[in-house]
Amino acid sequence: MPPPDSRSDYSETERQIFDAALDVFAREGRRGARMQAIADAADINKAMLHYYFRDKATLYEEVFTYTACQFMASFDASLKEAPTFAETLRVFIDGYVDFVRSNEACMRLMVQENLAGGTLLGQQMRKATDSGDAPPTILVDTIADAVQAGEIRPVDPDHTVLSVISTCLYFFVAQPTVQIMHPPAEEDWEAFVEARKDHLFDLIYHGLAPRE
Amino acid sequence: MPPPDSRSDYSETERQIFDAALDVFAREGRRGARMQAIADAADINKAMLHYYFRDKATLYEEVFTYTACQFMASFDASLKEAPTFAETLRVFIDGYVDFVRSNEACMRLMVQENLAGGTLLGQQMRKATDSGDAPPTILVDTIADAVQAGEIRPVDPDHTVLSVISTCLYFFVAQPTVQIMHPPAEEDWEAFVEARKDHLFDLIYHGLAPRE
DNA sequence: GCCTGGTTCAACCAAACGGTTAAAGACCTG
DNA sequence: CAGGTCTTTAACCGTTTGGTTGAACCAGGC
Repeated sequence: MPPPDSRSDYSETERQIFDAALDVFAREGRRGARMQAIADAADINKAMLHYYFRDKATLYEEVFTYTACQFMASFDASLKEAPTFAETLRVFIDGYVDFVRSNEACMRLMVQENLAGGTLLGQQMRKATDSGDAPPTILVDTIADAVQAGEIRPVDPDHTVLSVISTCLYFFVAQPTVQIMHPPAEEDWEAFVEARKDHLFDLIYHGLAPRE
Repeated sequence: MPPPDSRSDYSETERQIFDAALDVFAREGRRGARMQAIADAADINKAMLHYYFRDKATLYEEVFTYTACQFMASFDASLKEAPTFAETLRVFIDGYVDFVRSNEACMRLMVQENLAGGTLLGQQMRKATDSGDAPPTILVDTIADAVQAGEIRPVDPDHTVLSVISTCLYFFVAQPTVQIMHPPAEEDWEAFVEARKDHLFDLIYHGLAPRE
């Protein structure tokens, strides 16, 4: 399959546009985003957008496709094999939080698409599934295996994965709210993110570990 | 203080408009929403919007203020006193998930505002705080007290509350994605929500309970 | 009936927006 | 420097969108 990174053969200008578009779409949504705002953010003339990307729909589709691929790959990419389940969980949380942190705009765009109904999302996932890329079941399987092996309590793997994803993601989604309600997060967001990794592992690991 | 429900003295038509606006703003965002779409959803003429609410900004502000109040109140409203921490947690999860389920549009609007930068949000919170409504610290205090009493492990109350909120909220935010990745959620969403309550309590309770 | 208040609507307007174009600029090749 | 290609731009066009207005409608009181 072709690399999901459709930006590899982009020129400097194209990349500027792409990044700006991702940013604006992520903030304002596909409908709310103005082509002028994207042009301004990319520091180019508005006509350039239409030179490199035919129209708004094309630009959005390209940005969203890249984002969706990036996102689907992130689950498996963050999941590295480790001797114990505890280590596997720790590495996944660290990796996934880091991924979201360095792809905040991608994450926001994904949420925008969900808020808007997620029609493009289903389409994209079906396309990816048809071309052999299975959705991220590996993480679910890992949990299921750990249950089977008695390494963790008998929990529902699907729900558990959803809970892990939720806790790793949502505080980025609600970053403004979090920063208002929790001043330390405003003063030093990076430190807050690191502290959060520790807390999440601690909470979830103890939530899953067996009881004697 | 005045009741946060600014809709109490609304006429039938006003309420229709308000509900439609909330829905459209929640889906499309404050900028993406079209006045025509709101009018259509409310099943009235476009000019009526401007008769009852001066302009788009006013309409949005009114809708958002209501939503923000509703949301801030929901934390405390879902927190009922119970003899043990376990029961308190269970009741809170049930109540909060139910609140979000029956106020999905409110929740989506809140997320939209966060994605857009959350400027109005900070403004709103500052106004509420100044007028005596403290942000929901009660939940944080409950956790802190339980730690103090040795009912649960020594965890960071702020992070813990954020984790609880995340898990109760995010699966509603990402409902389309969840339904694609987990077919049972598509077939019977209500049942999925109920199952999720059980899972969340189980996971978080065991995550917090002391170890011998 | 007819006036008077509050509602509802179709038609309209100006501004904003997505998208086009023709021409100028930059840059290489000969 | 001449010719040609690839970039970049300002000005422009048609449509959509937020917002206005004046007329129709529909009570109820006189």
